[in-house]
Amino acid sequence: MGTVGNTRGRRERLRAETTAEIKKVALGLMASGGPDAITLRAIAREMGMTANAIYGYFATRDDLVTTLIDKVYTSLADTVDAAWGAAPAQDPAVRIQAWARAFRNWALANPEGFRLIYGDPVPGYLPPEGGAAPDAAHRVCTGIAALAAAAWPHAEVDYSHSDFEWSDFDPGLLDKVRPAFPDLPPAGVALALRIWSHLHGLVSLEIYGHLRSQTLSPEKLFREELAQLIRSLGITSSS
Amino acid sequence: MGTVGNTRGRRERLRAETTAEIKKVALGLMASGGPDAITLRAIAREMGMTANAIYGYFATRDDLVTTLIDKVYTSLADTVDAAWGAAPAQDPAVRIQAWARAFRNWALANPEGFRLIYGDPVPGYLPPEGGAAPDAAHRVCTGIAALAAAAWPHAEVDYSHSDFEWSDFDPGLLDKVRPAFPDLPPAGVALALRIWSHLHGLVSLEIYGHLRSQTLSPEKLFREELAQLIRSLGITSSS
DNA sequence: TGTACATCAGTGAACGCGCGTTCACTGATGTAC
DNA sequence: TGTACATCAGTGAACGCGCGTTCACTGATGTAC
Repeated sequence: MGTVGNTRGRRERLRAETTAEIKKVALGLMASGGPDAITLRAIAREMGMTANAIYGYFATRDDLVTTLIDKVYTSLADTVDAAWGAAPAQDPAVRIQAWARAFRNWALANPEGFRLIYGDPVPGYLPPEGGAAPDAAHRVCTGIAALAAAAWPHAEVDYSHSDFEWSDFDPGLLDKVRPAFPDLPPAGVALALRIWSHLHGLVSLEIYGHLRSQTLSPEKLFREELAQLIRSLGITSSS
Repeated sequence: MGTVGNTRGRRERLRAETTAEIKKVALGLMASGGPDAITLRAIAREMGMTANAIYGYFATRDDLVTTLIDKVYTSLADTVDAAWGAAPAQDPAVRIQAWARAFRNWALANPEGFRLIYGDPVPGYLPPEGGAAPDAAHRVCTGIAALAAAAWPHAEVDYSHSDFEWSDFDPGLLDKVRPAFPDLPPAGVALALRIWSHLHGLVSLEIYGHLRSQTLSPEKLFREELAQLIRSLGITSSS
């Protein structure tokens, strides 16, 4: 069984390598040509194969795109979760900064991925029937809630006049957030969405190039914006 | 000459109407099918013509797209400029709120336009050689600078520790902003970009549907975010 | 170790589609005398 | 008012292209005895 396992393993390894290369090439194509550059024929061309060879790895083009989206979401979730976990739990300001910087750095390193999950959809792409967002998308979502939960005890005073109620939010979102953060009131969930919109907005402008035509140092802008955000939460950074 | 003018005018009017309908249909197609739905053939199909009839009105597909982008930018600039002009000049908080609400309402009423100018480009579209953004884009840009200029006298204290310099910004941007708002220091321009990123981020999330899966009342979120933004500028709203 | 067989990654030709664009044209509308 | 001519919006067929996908196939790699 040893050699059998080895040889079979070799085939499987080759297969896995080719699968990985298809994904890599697809993301590379998207990086240079936008979402509509993800075509089976272009991928095959790049890899020196025929287009239909890809059908040995993915049943259909949409299958490939679905896999790409999942892969990209997972990469993002892993990155921000790791940054969050590595920051000291007792200092919410540092933790939030770490999360935000990880988010921006990931987006800058993977602009094509950012566009794939947050921008216009790939032309003609229909998500699978199940319809549910990938698990990793929920992880990102929970991560944002964690930001708000960390900030909330420090920010509560400023936001006490908020008139948000549970009914203002998507039940599916609350099903995930409330059990994980039982102390977070409706205004806290709203805070999470607002933190998210700050970070997403700034990064999105930068990725789509609308910022680069105006400032030469988006890094500095992000730093000050982040400091201002944390200040407005009522918590002070110790870094 | 009277009747001659009339008949000639009739032809011109028909021509203008058809031109307008082409643009309208193109934006409608984009609204339902995304940027890649803007095809000459689809427009012609919708209008009951042949595709090449459109060549009587636009030299090329990219010409049409360029015209659309310009039209959309102008519509946005007109809307926000009007809202700004209609608000009392002596109350910066109200003015900024008016501008921001006008921006969001315009985006909600013209989501396809928003995507056209701020999202992924139309597949295969190459902007004209001149390369310059449409004039109306500069108007929007100047409008944002006006927001910051209105807020700046009230906010200066909070931002005095900013370390932005003129060299941090695009010279082309400064050529427009500095003459118009000579009292605005570098940190004020940075403030403009930050206000812009707040508003753009929130509206962008909403338009692209990433918000609707989380909150059922984006309107309320926008209202509170706006109040918080104005509060953080150090100016109080009298509305 | 050697041979017959199974697996399976990739080929190459073909399909039907929608696209932008070109071309020679038709036929109704308006113009000049 | 009537007729000959000019204008010009729109037609219909055709082009070459890249796309996703299907099909019958080939040939190298690995397996069983």
